[in-house]
Amino acid sequence: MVNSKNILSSVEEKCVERGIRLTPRRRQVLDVLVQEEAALSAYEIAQRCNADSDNPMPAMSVYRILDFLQEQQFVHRLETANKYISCSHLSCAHEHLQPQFLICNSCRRVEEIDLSSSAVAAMASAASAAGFASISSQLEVNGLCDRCVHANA
Amino acid sequence: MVNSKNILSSVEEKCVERGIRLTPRRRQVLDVLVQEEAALSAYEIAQRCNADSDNPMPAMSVYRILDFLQEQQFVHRLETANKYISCSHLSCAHEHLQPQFLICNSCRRVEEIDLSSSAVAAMASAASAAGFASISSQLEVNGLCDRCVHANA
DNA sequence: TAAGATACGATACACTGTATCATTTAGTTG
DNA sequence: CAACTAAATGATACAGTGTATCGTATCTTA
Repeated sequence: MVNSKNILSSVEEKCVERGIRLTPRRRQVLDVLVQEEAALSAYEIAQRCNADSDNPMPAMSVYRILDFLQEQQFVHRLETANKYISCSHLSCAHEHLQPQFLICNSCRRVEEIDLSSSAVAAMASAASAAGFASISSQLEVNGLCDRCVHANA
Repeated sequence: MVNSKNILSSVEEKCVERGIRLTPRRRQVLDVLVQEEAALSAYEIAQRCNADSDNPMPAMSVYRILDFLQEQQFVHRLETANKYISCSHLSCAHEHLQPQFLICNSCRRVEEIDLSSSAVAAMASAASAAGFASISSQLEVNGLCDRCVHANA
């Protein structure tokens, strides 16, 4: 179980700094994502919000709130899966660059990683060889996490 | 203009080898994709098929045919865009590994590339550091191609 | 030719995301 | 505090995408 209270209060501070509002609705959506190791679709998020609250969360609001949370880099969107996951640096002070993700094909959990600069450089050089100038990329790499490998062994 | 006739007859041979059928419908879909430098959605493919034929191509058929063409590795699916593109190795004899793509954010054309083994190794090591065992990845990297960079300069 | 497998046509439908309206809430200013 | 403005939310309708399913046609093989 994640200690979402600390994380959320850290987010709260950032919102104050930036002069934006972490409304109850936004906090509710973010909380759902922080609790979750796997990525969730917008409609899955709405379901979880409705599970532990009598005030129904419309899917429309989820999309709007996700847009907001993405702009603030509090959540990331996995483009290959059309799902959302909370940023792993919510409690950190430093800004981070383009994120990269490892997605387990078995348990669906997601790890946010930082690629080494050599790997990025190798990709840039492959791109330039193929006639592409700049690249800016959010890599999403599928695989099997250690837990699942051992579980199936 | 691509010489789709040669490419398609090469595909035809492969189908004979594999004991599968390249029906007129399948050929029609593949032809549309071979002509196109950019990736197309299923519905866009259906539209192009209907543009130069009076026999309407239902979207349903396009999906089925795309499934087939993907299984045979004649086309690839860009997961970030939900679009399809013909394999760049249709005339080659050799099998190829997991493909990687560069996608131009301006003109939308797509290049299929082979990453250097060093880049792949660097990624594998980053993955293992994050607790992921095997990775198998179709990388889709967005950027700007040289043509568009020069055009906007 | 008959039987089975494969491919295709057609309809309905579920899911996802957007457009657009009204309504409420929060923040600001006189 | 009252009035105004902007931001956030509620609610409805709808477009686009992909799937399920059933029936029909075509090909293959005995």
